[in-house]
Amino acid sequence: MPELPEVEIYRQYLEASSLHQPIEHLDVEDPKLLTTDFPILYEKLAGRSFTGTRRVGKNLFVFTDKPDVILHMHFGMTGDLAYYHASLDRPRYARIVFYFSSSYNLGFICPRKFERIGLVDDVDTYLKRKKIGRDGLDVSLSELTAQIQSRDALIKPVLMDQRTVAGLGNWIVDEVLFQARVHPEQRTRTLTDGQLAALYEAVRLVLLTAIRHEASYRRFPADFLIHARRWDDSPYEDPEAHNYCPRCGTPIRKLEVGGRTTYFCPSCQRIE
DNA sequence: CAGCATGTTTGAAG
DNA sequence: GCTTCAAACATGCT
Repeated sequence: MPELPEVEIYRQYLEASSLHQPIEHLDVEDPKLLTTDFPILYEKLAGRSFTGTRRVGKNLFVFTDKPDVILHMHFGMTGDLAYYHASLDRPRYARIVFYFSSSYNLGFICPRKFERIGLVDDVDTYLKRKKIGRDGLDVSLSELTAQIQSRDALIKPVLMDQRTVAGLGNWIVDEVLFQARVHPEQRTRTLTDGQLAALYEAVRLVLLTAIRHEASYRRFPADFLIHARRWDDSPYEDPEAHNYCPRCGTPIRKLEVGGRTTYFCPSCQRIE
């Protein structure tokens, strides 16, 4: 479930589990998941140890004991990590596995094969080439404002665009817009300074809240829109009860914006 | 079976 | 160059 908060949790997980253990072996089930050819990946990683991490938006970079060997991970729509003892069965969908000399393995879980792993030699070069913007937790109000005002489009797709700010995905953008009380289809050029400030604060609120709850959306505060969304892992006694705005009770409306399913409160989020 | 899905890239058209 | 829209990627779940 990898938007920025999940990837941050994965980063912490990898950092806590997988550093300073020489990589003995690497198994790749499907070469399509690689952005670096397997022989090169193997040769560069064999014998190396992970030494640290850096996350930018939804991208996770893992440093090794060789400065120019940096692993890049992108978790697509359903990626995950699993660190497990070698004596245990390989987790389901662990299509790439790092075998450490510690007798533990790190599995890169990718059920839908939208995930990617490869090498980069320099993080900033990679970010620049991919035009990835400032991380959602590092961006300043003036940077975010400048980015948004440089575009002429609907606010939702602009916030989803990783060039604007890195790390926001479909569901988090809906939450940000809800918290900021901005309609997903309002055009960027019509946003007031007050709305831009509200969006900035909402980005921080939503990201920090999600990370604090270890990215388990179901534990979000009661006044978050996320509860109106259907989550297969969040069983509610009364499914209808959560289809109303947690602030005003108006039925949550669903529409398509920028080609993505969008939830919003037609009463709280009006185009100014 | 049909429809939908947390992401990114690419290409066409205006 | 920019925006918009659709499709493609590959698979799982409801």
